[in-house]
Amino acid sequence: MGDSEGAGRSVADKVFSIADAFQSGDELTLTEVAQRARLPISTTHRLLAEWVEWGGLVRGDDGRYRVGIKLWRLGTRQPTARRLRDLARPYLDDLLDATREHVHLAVRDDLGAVYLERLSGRDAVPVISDVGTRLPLHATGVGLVLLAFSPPEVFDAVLAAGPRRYLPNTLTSDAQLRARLAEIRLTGLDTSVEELTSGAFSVAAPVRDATGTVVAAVSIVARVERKAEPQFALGVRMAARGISAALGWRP
Amino acid sequence: MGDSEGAGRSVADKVFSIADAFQSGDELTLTEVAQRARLPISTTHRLLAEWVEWGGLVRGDDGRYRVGIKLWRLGTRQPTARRLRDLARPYLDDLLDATREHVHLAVRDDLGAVYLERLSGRDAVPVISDVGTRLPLHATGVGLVLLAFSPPEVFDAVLAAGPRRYLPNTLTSDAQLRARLAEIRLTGLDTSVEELTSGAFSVAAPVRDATGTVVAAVSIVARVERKAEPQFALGVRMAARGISAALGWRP
DNA sequence: GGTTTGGTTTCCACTGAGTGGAAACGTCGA
DNA sequence: TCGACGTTTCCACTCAGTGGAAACCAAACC
Repeated sequence: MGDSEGAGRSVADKVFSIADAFQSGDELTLTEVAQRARLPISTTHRLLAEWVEWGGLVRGDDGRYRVGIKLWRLGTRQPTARRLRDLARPYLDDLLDATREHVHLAVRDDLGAVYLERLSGRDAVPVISDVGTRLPLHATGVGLVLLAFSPPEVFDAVLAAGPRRYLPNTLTSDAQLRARLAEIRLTGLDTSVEELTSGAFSVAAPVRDATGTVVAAVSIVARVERKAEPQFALGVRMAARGISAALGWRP
Repeated sequence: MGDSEGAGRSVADKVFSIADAFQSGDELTLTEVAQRARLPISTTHRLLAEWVEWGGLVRGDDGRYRVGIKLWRLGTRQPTARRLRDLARPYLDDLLDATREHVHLAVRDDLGAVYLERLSGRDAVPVISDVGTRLPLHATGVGLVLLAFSPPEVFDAVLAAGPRRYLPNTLTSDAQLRARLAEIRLTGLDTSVEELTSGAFSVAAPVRDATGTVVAAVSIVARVERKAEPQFALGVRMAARGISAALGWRP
C-alpha cells in the first residue's frame, strides 16, 4: 500500500464511516464526506463510487452525494419501527385531532431518544425535533420516560456522559434525575416544562409490549400557556395504553 | 487466501450484498444471509459481525439478524422521501378522510414504483403493497403514471423485462401500454381496474415539482363496486395538484 | 488573458487485510 | 448416544485495497 497510518480500519469500517457521514448532513460533496469519515480523499472517492454503483447513495447533477431510495427502503425493513408506526398511527392521529399540537412516538437508541413518528398541528410551537433525529434522554419527555424504564446501566451512562443543561429547567444532577424517574415509574406519566425548548411543555407516557416491557413512549409537546388544560395528560395516557393494547399488552 | 472462485467481488460489494439480503426477509439467520448474499458462511459471519458492531444490523436473542434503528435513521435522511412525505401528509389525510380506502404516494425507483406512504381506511380492500415495497410499473396505477412521464428508455426497459400478466386485465403488450400511457399524458389521470389485485380499482395522478418534472404519483385503491363514485378522480387530482403546489409548481 | 483556489479524478507500486475451506463447537430432537 | 444442522474459530496464502502524489477541471479573481 501507498503507506499506512490510518490505523488498520477494515474496509467495512470505512464503508460504514461513509454512511455515518450522512447522519449529519443530507447533501455532501466528496471532500465533506472524506472529512467527516476521516478518510483520505482518494479512498473516499473509490468507496463512494461503490456506494453509488450499489444504489445506496446517489450523486446529483450538482456533484453532491445523497442517501438514495434504496437505502430508505432498507430502513423500512426495520421491524420495530415498522410495527410500532403501523399500530400507533390511528392513536396518534386521534391525539393530534384532540390537541392540534406536536404528537411524538419515540424509541430509545443507545443514549438517545429517536422519533419514529411526529405529527404536528398547523400552528404548533416550533421545535427542533424531526423524525429520525436522536435527542437526549434526560431533556425530553419521551427520553425521560424511556430512561425510567431502561436498565440501570443506561442511567449510569447518561450521567457519565454529563447531561447537558439546555435551559434553566433541564435536569442535570443525579438526585434530580433519580427523583423524576421515580415519579415517572410511580405515575406512569411525565410532565416536563421548558426543559429542552423554551415556551414548550410536554406530557409523555410509556408504551408496553406483550411482555410488559416498555418499548416506546408517546408524547405531546405544546406551548406552556396550555399547560393547565386537562386533555393532554388524559390523551397521552390513553394513546399509550391503546398502542400497548395493540401490541398485545394486557395489564 | 484460502482459495478463490467468488469472482473478484470487492469487500464493499460483499457488505452491500448482505444489506440486500434484508430486502427480502426481515429476520434472517446467518445461513440465510449467506445464501441470499451468495457468500461463504465464514465470510458472511465476519461481515455480519462488523455490521452489528457498527449498529446497522442487530442480532436478536434468537440469533437472527435484523435491520437496526441506525439503518432506519439513515434512511430517514433520504431527501426526496423526507420532503415528499412531509408535504404530502395533509393532502393524503384529506384523501383518506374523503374515501376511507387506501391512499398511496409513490416514486419511481429504477423499474419499480416504491410506496413512500400508504394510509388505509379501516375496512379497505386487502392489498399486497406496503411502504418500502417495490411494485411493477406496468401493473399499478402509480406505476403507469410514473412510467407515462419517465424518459422513453424506461419504457423500453420495462418492455424488455417482459411485463408480467398478474390478472386478465394487466396490460402487457407494447401497443396496449403505449395507448394507456398516451391517455395518461393527455388526461393527467389513470384509472386501472383489476390489473394487479382482483376486486380492486385504482385512480392515480402525477405530482410535479417546481420545474414541472413529474416526481411522484398519488393514488387511491378501492373495491370495484365503488368505481362509479365521482369523488375518487376528483380527490386524487386535487391532492396531486395540492402536493405539486406545495413543491413549488405553478401551472 | 494569466493565476489562484477548491474540489475531483486518475495512477500505481507496495503489502497486510481479507479470504474461505476445514475443523471444532453447540444445541437441538430422536 | 448419535446424527443433523447451524455457528464459531483457525490459519496459511495472496491479491484486493491502499493513499500520496500528480494531473485535471472549473470558477473566481486580478
